[in-house]
Amino acid sequence: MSLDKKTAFITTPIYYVNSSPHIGSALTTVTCDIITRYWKRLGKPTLFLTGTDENATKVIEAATRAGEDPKRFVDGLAAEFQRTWRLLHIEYDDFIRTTEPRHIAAVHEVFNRLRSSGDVVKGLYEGWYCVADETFFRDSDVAEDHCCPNPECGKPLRRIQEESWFFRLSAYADRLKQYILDHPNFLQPEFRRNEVLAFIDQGLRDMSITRSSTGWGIQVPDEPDKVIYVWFDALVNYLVGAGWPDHPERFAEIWPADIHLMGKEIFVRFHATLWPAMLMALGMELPDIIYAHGWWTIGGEKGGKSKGNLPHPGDLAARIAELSGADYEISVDALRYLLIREMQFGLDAEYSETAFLQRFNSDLANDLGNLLNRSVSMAGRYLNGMVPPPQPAPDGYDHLLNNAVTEAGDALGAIQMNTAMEAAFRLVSRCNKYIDERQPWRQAREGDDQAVRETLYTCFETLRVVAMMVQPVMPVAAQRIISSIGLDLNPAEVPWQSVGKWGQCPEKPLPSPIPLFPRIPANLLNRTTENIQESQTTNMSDMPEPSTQPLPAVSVAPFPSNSTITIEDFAKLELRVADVIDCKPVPNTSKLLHLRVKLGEEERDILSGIAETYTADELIGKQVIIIANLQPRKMRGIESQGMILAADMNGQAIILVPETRVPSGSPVR
RNA sequence: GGCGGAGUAGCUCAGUUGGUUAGAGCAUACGGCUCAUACCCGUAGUGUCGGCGGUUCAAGUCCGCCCUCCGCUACCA
Repeated sequence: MSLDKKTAFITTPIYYVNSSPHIGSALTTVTCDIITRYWKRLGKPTLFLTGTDENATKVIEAATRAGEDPKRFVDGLAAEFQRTWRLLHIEYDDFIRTTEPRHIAAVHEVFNRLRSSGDVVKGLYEGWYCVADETFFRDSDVAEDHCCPNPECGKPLRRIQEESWFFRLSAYADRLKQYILDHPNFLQPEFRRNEVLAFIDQGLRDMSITRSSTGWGIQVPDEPDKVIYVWFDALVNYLVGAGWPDHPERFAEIWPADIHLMGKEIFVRFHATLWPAMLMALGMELPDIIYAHGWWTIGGEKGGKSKGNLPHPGDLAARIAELSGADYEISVDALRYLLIREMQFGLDAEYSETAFLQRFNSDLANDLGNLLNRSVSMAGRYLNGMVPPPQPAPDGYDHLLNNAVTEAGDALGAIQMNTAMEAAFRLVSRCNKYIDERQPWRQAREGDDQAVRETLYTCFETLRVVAMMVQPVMPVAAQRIISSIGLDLNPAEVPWQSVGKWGQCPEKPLPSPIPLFPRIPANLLNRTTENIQESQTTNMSDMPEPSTQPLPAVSVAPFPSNSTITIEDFAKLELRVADVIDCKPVPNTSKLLHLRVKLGEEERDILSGIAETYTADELIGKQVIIIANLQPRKMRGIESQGMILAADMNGQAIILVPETRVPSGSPVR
């Protein structure tokens, strides 16, 4: 590993500035922060890079809607990300914005180099294009309505024919595959690695990396009418953060990255495929580890951005503070702990405020906080408020501590924060049990001062070690624990390797104890925001007509737009009511139904991709609305002679039917 | 449909190369303690380890088939 020779370099993705940060992005950033803090404890020079992705053309749209100048708009959002990260005790070293000159210059350099090397070539693109998503679609990807296939977008596509620059991704497929096979830890977790291999096997196509300029984004060198595709631009930030291309000596010290960490949605296509191929084309080393973590889900669905159903981390920390009475800084640390503790890293996890709060009580308040409190309090009562001078370790106890430190360190090195915290909290439990076994209150009553000193010294040693272990996750709380046991040092500066050694708590007077993580009262635990929501939904489902439940609205482009059509355009459509007289699934497909419909006297075959919403049987006898004059299209060997209209609800097709039965073949206008 | 993953105590999950009575945490019940944040400690658990069949002295662990869920991918006129 390059870890021993150079600056350890870790990155978050640059966040897309279309909404505020939520606990999903917080998970990525907090994890990077934890690993960085751990590296620092190992004495490594580190570079932790995060930032914002600001060049998407969607930005203009969002800015316009917000009635703002695009530049000011992104300034505001970038500032909000920075504010949030500071709030969460994130110590990033560099925050890159893709609108900065250093980034733009580097992107130009990449583009020019690859153009000279023949990895970027000019070509002609003809097909469908979604402006909002900056994405091209093949004919086969596009429905007859010519709307964006992305269910969260759905805006009308534009038929374009234009000159574009292409990155020769296909040329790197074999090399990339071989590299992945040769480097088993390169892509993680392993099941994602397999997805990438499958993706490559299926064939990589050259990627169009320029777009017609809309006045926002990074211009193609020498071609002011074009801008560089936002992903091709964004990934370069990792090089820029490492000092490329202007500071080669710095770059040599930092590159390659040790860890790129990101959510799974941008792993396969971009970080695990396009990015390594770009680096190969540039003749650069590939990062050590590219790691995709899972999502916070809500009811099994992805939470976050567009849905806006995941809390802002600042709000969640405030909620913890409010319910527990802990101060805000400590609540933030608690949130950091809960984020990594409530998730099996790499997999999705169901977000539950109740689960977070319960774990706050059980781990932080009852176990760790109370251990600190009872230890200090007993020292106050039995030892005149002093940490006793170092005492010998109980049998095997020092090894217990030392082994836990090693285990946690190994875990943090392997991006297993969860395991690391388990090791720390095992010590907490062990110590609570130890107190019970020794019963220092009885030792004191019996006047066995030496036994009391031994017992409590062991508690303080445990607390010291635990504080040192949790410091990467909870830096403020760790400092607070250390101060509470009379130590005058900064845990961030204590080398990890030295932590496990027994006997590092000198005799010191103790401040009077204040609960570090105050317990959340049980009655408040039941009154979480989601429980309130749940009871509301319950009431709603009791109502006779559940269909009256309000559904979240789908965003629609502002009305008078350049995609409006004339009444003559509309007249070209021949919409008819048809009776479904037969229907069966198309073999070997999961979405296709084969309908036989009656249209006046005529019968037709229609294929429709609605099998995920409807069974064949339930459609028979229904009336549907079809486009009758659509060009026939053959699929799976069957000619589809029309198209059924359906509402698109998050990708689910809900068919449109006449309000009352009408004669078969009736026109629709 | 193809490829991959998962199905273990009420919940979240561990279970190395097959080996004794299948584990942890949380939640529950009972007991103990009283230093402490009504905390902590102990005890008790319940499990057809998704189903069926097979290999083996021995299978949660290997093989085959099936069911359910998830991911990637194809299909969506």
